[in-house]
Amino acid sequence: MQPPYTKDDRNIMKKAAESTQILKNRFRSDYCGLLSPEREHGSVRLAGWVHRKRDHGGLIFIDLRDHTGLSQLVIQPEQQELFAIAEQLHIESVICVEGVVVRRAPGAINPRLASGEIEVVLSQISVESNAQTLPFPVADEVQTSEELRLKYRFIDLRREKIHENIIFRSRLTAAMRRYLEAKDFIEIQTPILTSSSPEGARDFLVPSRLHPGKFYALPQAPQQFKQLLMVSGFPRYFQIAPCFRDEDARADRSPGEFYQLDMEMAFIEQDDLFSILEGMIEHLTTTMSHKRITRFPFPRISYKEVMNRFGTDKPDLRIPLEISDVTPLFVGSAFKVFANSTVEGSCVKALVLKGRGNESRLFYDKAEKRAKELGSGGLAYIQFKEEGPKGPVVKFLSEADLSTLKSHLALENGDVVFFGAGKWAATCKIMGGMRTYFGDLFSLDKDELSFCWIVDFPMFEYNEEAKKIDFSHNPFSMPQGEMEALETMSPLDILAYQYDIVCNGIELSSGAIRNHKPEIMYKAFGIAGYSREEVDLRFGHMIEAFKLGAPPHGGIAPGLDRMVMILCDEQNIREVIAFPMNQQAQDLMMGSPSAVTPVQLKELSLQIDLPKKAEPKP
RNA sequence: GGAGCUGUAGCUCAGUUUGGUUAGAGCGCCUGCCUGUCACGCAGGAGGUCGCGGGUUCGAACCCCGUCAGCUCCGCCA
Repeated sequence: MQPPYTKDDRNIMKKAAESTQILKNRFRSDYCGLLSPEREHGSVRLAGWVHRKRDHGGLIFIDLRDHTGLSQLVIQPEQQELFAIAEQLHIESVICVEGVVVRRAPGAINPRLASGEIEVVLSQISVESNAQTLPFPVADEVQTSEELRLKYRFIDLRREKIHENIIFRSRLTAAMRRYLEAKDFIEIQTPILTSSSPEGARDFLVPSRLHPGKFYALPQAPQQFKQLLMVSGFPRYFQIAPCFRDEDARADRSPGEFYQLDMEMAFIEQDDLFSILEGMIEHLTTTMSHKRITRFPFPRISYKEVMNRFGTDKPDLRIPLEISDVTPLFVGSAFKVFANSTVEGSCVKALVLKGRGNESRLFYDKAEKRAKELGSGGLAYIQFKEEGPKGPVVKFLSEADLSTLKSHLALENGDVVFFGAGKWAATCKIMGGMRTYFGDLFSLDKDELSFCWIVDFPMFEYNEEAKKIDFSHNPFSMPQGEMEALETMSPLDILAYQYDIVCNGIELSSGAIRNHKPEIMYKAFGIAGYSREEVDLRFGHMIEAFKLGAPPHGGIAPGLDRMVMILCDEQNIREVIAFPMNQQAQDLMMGSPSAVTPVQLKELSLQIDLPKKAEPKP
């Protein structure tokens, strides 16, 4: 078993290097970060970048950096030629050197350096690349603007933290492959140029030269291919799959493209999938990190319950707060705003903060501002103080209301309770947003991984705009209760074998047990308003496949970038991607997207029709 | 599509609240000195369209309007 990866000792580069046999050639015989007193008196060749230089006039020290770490080089003035070269060296130049490893004098040992007990006295130096002044420093890891970092990504990637992140990502994917192959998973590549799918996110389109006017689409996920592989008789499939969705970026969402650990298995049920994935995550966590999984097996929470208790389908379970339903307490209340939310489809929710009843007015005002940003009209709250309840809505509540509330929520003096009222889904969402907002009041353990499964998603939902019933997730998910449920239950009550896996407030993946029975599929699409003919037209190839011998199957596709993010303690997904795009989906280094030549357009039978710019205001 | 924050030297930032002399600091860069540093030290120097455009004013980094860029959030992401 590999030793646990800890961020504190920052030695992942060293470990990565140790697992590789060094290629000894004219450039190097050793790695900088791995040199130790064992090599004393040894003649070595090193190659790397000038990390720092300390020129004492009569003596020059160079910290040489390669991907394993640093070695201190010493150039003595007797070596006149060497000395002249070293004097002129710029930071971040690439040099190859020869020298002898010597033990440092006891007072000169640097305990902060892995190779700090030794140094290399140079006998030769050759400058492979003399670097000009860099746009930002590599050695001093000071915050630099995102724009510069992205424009000069190749320099940013020299910096220790992000360099380690990229190496960690490589090791993680390698560990995934080893684990899954040992579990009889087969890695299969699926097409990148495929066809546009009618559901889901916006597609990226690629014009076809051979078929003017027609387009390929980049896959949003290999969803249909992996299901077809099950029909082909491969028992377990996986792929580290690029996925393309033309949607706007977030801190945990790379614009345009991202990677999933895409998996699918035949002849399994939901519980089988859960235990397989839990096994893999447990293995990866214990072998690749020093983080702890809070509960194992992962807790399972139904969609309805998670919305009621946490106000989101991706809760951070480390936050010690839960939302309470207080709807029944306000039936017939004199406070009309709350009383009016006690009808079917609406609710009154409460969120208690213990011991925060005596904060400054600013505390509550800022909370209300956040609630309004989340779409709430306001944020009612009651501070329970020694001298009695206080807050903007107290005057609307009777003594009886207040005392029922106090006992129902086990409130004590010094506490504060926040309220949300209105339509169920919107109220849950706002209160969930407030729960996350107040989560900042607690110091959450970054080394705790609080995984959970969200299960029992509804199969259908009511689309208010279109005034019709829609699939709430993947139309290919199997309804719980199969055909009987579709035929006998009210559509909005039908649940699906559809699940999400969530960790610390980040959705890692959705997955489902698929619907492999054509008749159930026609019926499900029928409820969503699609005729048999329309289904055949849009998903004919899938239905056809399922008519020709399809096993029960299901899968999941955890987001790779997000997994790396969590394990590397990064708040932004760009920190775990070698060459990310900016928020506007541009690559500032490559300059993409970019214009193409008229010749290229003509070959593709395309014409550009730019939108007219809005007239500038006078 | 909408909201917020940010933009001053190569880099990180102060200065903007209350408009007023030649816009500062640290790091980096250049020159000189320095034989045990490890964020080496010391002395000197260069380096600025205060994101851009317009306005108010005797006078704008500072106030107003517009605009551009980066980030964060909402919408969006089956």
